[in-house]
Amino acid sequence: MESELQVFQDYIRRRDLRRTRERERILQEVFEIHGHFDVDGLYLQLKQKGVKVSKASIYRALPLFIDCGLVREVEFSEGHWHYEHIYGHSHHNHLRCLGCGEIQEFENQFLNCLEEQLAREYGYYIQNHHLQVQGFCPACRQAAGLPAASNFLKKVDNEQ
Amino acid sequence: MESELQVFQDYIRRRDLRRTRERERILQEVFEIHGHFDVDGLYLQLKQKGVKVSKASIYRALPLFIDCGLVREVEFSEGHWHYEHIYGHSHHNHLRCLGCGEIQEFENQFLNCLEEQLAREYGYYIQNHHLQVQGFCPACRQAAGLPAASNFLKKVDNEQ
DNA sequence: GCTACTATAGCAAATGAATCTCATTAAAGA
DNA sequence: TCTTTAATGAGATTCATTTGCTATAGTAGC
Ligand SMILES: [Mn+2]
Ligand SMILES: [Mn+2]
Ligand SMILES: [Zn+2]
Ligand SMILES: [Zn+2]
Repeated sequence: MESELQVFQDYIRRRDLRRTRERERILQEVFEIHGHFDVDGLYLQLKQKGVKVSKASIYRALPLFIDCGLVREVEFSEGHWHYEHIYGHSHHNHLRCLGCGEIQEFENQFLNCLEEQLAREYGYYIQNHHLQVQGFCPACRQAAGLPAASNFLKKVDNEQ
Repeated sequence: MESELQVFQDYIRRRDLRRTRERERILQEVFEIHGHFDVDGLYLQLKQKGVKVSKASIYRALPLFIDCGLVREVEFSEGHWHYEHIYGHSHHNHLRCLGCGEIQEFENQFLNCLEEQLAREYGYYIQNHHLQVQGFCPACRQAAGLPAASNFLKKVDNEQ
């Protein structure tokens, strides 16, 4: 498989943009981050390593990475966007703990069924989806005295 | 069923806050809006009706409405949040057209299966989920020459 | 109703993520 | 090397949202 750098360079050529040290250094840093990141974190991480890039360059580079499919916006929280690199990763969604903030990544075949059904039912061409599930992880769940079930199941039980 | 006003007043009492004309007028306006809205739209709509409320009050009221389950954040786009009232509506997700911006609301039982599976697999207590599906509506799809299928199906077809 | 207490509204000022400006730098192609 | 022009960096700007301040209004007790 092509490296993310090659993907980016192909994109740069295709779009008639210029290869620059800054963009490629930012890209490298993005792919060294495991998990999610935000602009400020990325900036500080580069700074700590002695890399001199301005925030403006980061803000300008991210849309390019997103456009060529290397990075995606994950969520808007704490008043700003969070991102993750996605090249070489299978598509996944996020299960977030409302207690400790832990993020569990998961894949699920039900979403393919759902996409098919939406395409059939509404005549849409489905491009992608963005799903975030919220709940409490085993530790936080027990600390809060909640059962090991979904809110949905609990409701169904109550109705019986 | 209780009215949204009653739900809010109960909440106000529970939290030891004070009933005010402004909050209740904003709430009324929110429930007169069919579809999604943003702070600016809500503010202008009130202004046009001659209702004098400041934006600060709207910004301070919305978190209360959200906290008592009457309103939810729908999406962050165009640099700011969009909301919708949810009390008395069944839970739904959004299918958004990337061409014209049309939003189709849908419910789907696959998501219940998914929640159950996540609860079982990861031991989480699932509270809720937020799903947005993006694609092209029939009109925009045809204008763009796209097939009536999901990106996923297209990929599967290519691999065969 | 009157009073005391204090949460809230309104306004203006502050905040901060994201974008823009513009002088300077440096790719890329000849 | 030289020319052209896209990209960078630093600071200014924008604009949604938050916050501080003070007058006002909701509420409980009389
Ligand atoms: Mn992830
Ligand atoms: Mn909706
Ligand atoms: Zn947790
Ligand atoms: Zn459309």
